[in-house]
Amino acid sequence: MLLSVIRLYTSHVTEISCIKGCLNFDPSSGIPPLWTSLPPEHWTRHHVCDWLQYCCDSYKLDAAYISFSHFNVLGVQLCSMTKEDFTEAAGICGQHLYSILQDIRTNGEAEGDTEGGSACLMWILIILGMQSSHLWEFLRDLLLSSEDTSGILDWEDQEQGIFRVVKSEALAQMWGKRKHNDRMNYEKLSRALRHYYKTGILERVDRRLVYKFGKNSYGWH
DNA sequence: AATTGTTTTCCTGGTT
DNA sequence: AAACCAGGAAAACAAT
Repeated sequence: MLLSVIRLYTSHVTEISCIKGCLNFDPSSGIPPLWTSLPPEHWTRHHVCDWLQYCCDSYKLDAAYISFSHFNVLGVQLCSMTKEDFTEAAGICGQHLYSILQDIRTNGEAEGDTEGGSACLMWILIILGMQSSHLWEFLRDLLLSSEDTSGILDWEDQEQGIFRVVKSEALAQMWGKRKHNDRMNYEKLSRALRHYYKTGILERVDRRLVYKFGKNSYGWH
């Protein structure tokens, strides 16, 4: 178990450095948020609160939409809340919170090692698990990482969520690598992006290689 | 095991 | 001519 984690870790250091920009903690201090030391089922109210705070900061969720009284609960209760419960408690933010929580739960459970003393490993696993698998999240995290995207993808106007693909084929290669698909190219990647127009994840910008995050995406800014 | 949502693949035709 | 953009159709995959 330990070895596989280490192996997983070393094979993903570059990805970690890519996404750490969107996570709100200072790697030099090495202190992960409180809640990462336990599986959600065992969180206290305080952990839940801490996690909420973390989500608001990291994903730029507007706290004004969140009814905090609905979240004054223990981890077990939080875990038993349905997607509808989350929606009731926090609208669209609730849906995001719900999927973030489910992410943490499934990735934590999969490893089956939650005993004390492994806080740091849990932290690594959670970070790895947070590598979002969706294309738009991949782009968002790349943009947010601000480091060595080496002119492949850049903000045009971050306030408005407008970004430009600078090296289209290089970007496609990165995406292909993430998906273990060496047949990926920009032609296909861009088709996937165009599917996002109808779901509001992206909005059309009528300029070549320029895209804009839509109302159903979050976490950029 | 079935359903639904997302991504990939391929394609035809149009634009810069 | 090369690189993009628009979407339809359908297959493949992933998540639930």
